[in-house]
Amino acid sequence: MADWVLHVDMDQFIAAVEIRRRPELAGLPVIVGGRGDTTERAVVSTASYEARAFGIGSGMPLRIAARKAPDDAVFLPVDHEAYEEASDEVMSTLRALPGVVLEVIGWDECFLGVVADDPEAVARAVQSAVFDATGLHCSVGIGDNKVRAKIATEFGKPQGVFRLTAENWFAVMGEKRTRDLWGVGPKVSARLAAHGIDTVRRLADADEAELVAEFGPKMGVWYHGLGSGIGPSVVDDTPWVARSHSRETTFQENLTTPDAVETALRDLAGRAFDDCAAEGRPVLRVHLKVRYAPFETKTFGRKLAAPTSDRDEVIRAAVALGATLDQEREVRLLGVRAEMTMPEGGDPADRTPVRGRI
DNA sequence: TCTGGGGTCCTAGGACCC
DNA sequence: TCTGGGGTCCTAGGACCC
Repeated sequence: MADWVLHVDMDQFIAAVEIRRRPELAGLPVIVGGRGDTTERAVVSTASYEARAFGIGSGMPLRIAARKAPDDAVFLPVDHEAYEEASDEVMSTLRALPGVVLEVIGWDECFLGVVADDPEAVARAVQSAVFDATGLHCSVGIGDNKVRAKIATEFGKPQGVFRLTAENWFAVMGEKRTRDLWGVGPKVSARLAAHGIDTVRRLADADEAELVAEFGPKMGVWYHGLGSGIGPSVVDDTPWVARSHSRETTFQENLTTPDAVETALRDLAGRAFDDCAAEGRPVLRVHLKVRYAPFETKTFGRKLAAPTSDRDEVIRAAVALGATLDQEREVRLLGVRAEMTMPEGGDPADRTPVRGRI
């Protein structure tokens, strides 16, 4: 018996949930995003496999997707509550499996810690259990740590199972681009390339001191290990505790006056505060994010004199920050983030980070 | 082509203290 | 007159993920 990390990832989750409640959509190119209006400023949340065949994918502006889509394509609005419910169905099904530790990392994916001789058999059992309970398909990556399990899933999609361990890491990943690693985005891969590091194998063989000089003590060491598929293997089922809540909006028409900006800030700050208040936790800091048209983003924030549970005080802080914005420029997006104090005994440093990076 | 909304974590650099 | 070195806290900004 050995310890394994399974990464369970729902196939085209959002599109699948929509098709489940509207079976007549099966087989059609289904694109979910924004309010489902292809003339608005919004992006694609998920496209069904049929839509992906036309080059439509997550994050793509809806207007572009509309241009690529065939005549029978169906555009649908995002329905967060429906996906939240479906996610709960999936997670509670998995949590009920005997002998597993479950760590949720998103609406549609999680890690499972299992002890088994035959992890493929466990993976197949997981897929059957999820499909029987929800009618939804998933892919499963098997690894000897979270990094390898997560990356393995991509090779199993759709509806498959793939195992990636120290044994086959370089055979499978060695010649892949660094961008294919979990946690390496366009910026980091470009910086790596500037050091002559373009493949996973070259990252593994790179001089760690050089990476530390480029990326700092933590990230330099982390990226170097990532080249060899090294990562944490502990699956942690400690309930996730939010550090902050935020509300942001992209305006269909840019805001052009300070009054309009203030009105929007009051609304956003109030709603971000309400999420914190719902958890009964005071607000520590207030951050603003502004995107000036056409696309320059700035973020900044302020620590409050003391943690507060006073809604008006949080709103006042957001408005005061907003007064420092450049009044000459049109505002395309506004966001307010409220950072919360940690609950009793909840020091962030004590928890395994599961979002943003592994 | 024109780019959502909700999050997390890391780093650099300045201020301040001893 | 010219000036250390370490530690901590804070803010701004960057990068990534789902």
